Amino acid sequence: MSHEVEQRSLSQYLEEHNLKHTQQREAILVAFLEATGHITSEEIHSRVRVDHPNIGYTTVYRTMKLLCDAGLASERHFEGGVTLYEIEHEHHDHLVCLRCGKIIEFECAMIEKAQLEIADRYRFRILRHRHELYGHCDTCTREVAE
Amino acid sequence: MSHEVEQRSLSQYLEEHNLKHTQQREAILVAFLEATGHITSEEIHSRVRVDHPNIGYTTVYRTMKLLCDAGLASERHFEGGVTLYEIEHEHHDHLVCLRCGKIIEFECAMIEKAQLEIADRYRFRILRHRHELYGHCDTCTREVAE
DNA sequence: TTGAAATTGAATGTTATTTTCAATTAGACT
DNA sequence: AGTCTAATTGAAAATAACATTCAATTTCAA
Repeated sequence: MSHEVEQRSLSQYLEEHNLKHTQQREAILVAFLEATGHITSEEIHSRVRVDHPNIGYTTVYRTMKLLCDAGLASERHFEGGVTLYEIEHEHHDHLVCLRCGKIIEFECAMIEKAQLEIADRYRFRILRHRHELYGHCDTCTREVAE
Repeated sequence: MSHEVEQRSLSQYLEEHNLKHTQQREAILVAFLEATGHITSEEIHSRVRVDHPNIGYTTVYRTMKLLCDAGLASERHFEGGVTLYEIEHEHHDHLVCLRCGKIIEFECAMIEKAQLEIADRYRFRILRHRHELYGHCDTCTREVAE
């Protein structure tokens, strides 16, 4: 799979900020993107190490922060204090299965609209939001019932 | 301010679980309740220490976990990895001001309804949820504009 | 009042993340 | 291509938040 768009986006960010384009940053970006979904820093580290065995945790943390600043990734703190990185994209919320850990993304125009109404009611200017529904996914609901 | 209802509720939980009713637990419950709103374990500790100078962090952590189990408190992880305890009550969501840190609670029937619809769409059984809108409150919006 | 079981708190361990710092590297400029 | 310098790296140490251990203390049922 190629990630040209993201790689170019990173390059641009690096140039604009007088930062350097290193192998490590490239490798971490790719490892992160290939995971599609939601991933811990630990998993990024272990994935990136397959091809680059000497990249340390430190660099992973630093690079993920950089990718967040560059708008390519975002860091989210889920229940239980778990931190996951996800690919940055607009307007989506999460269904989190408490049993198997699966995370499903969803969008809902009705909720978006309701949020604006709430913001209006409290004269609040919304910059971003998080909306997570915790419970059991289809599979787990059946397994629990057994 | 008196907290009879909650104190009785704690007593009942302790009895039912063969746990002991100690001064520390009582004091931590009161300190937590008196804070109304959202509070860190650190702040609970410093508040409880005013009247009970030898209660340690350990006991605060243990007791807050116990209050959560007893259904009196709940632990929430906000953005940036901040953990806050809040008084347990149903169906409410949060507006969090990123500038002054103020947290406003809100309820919205339309959103509740939409959630059920989402759950249905993904055959997901919702056990609980979190919904947080981050941005600037009324006051801060004006101050930022200046 | 007694005694077993629960609780406490100081110290220590753990886990996730950050900082420090000496050594290395990218890339602009000869 | 070589030089230079600021940015980067990674190992180790530091930090922060929370959990565990354990000996001493306290609760409460008998």
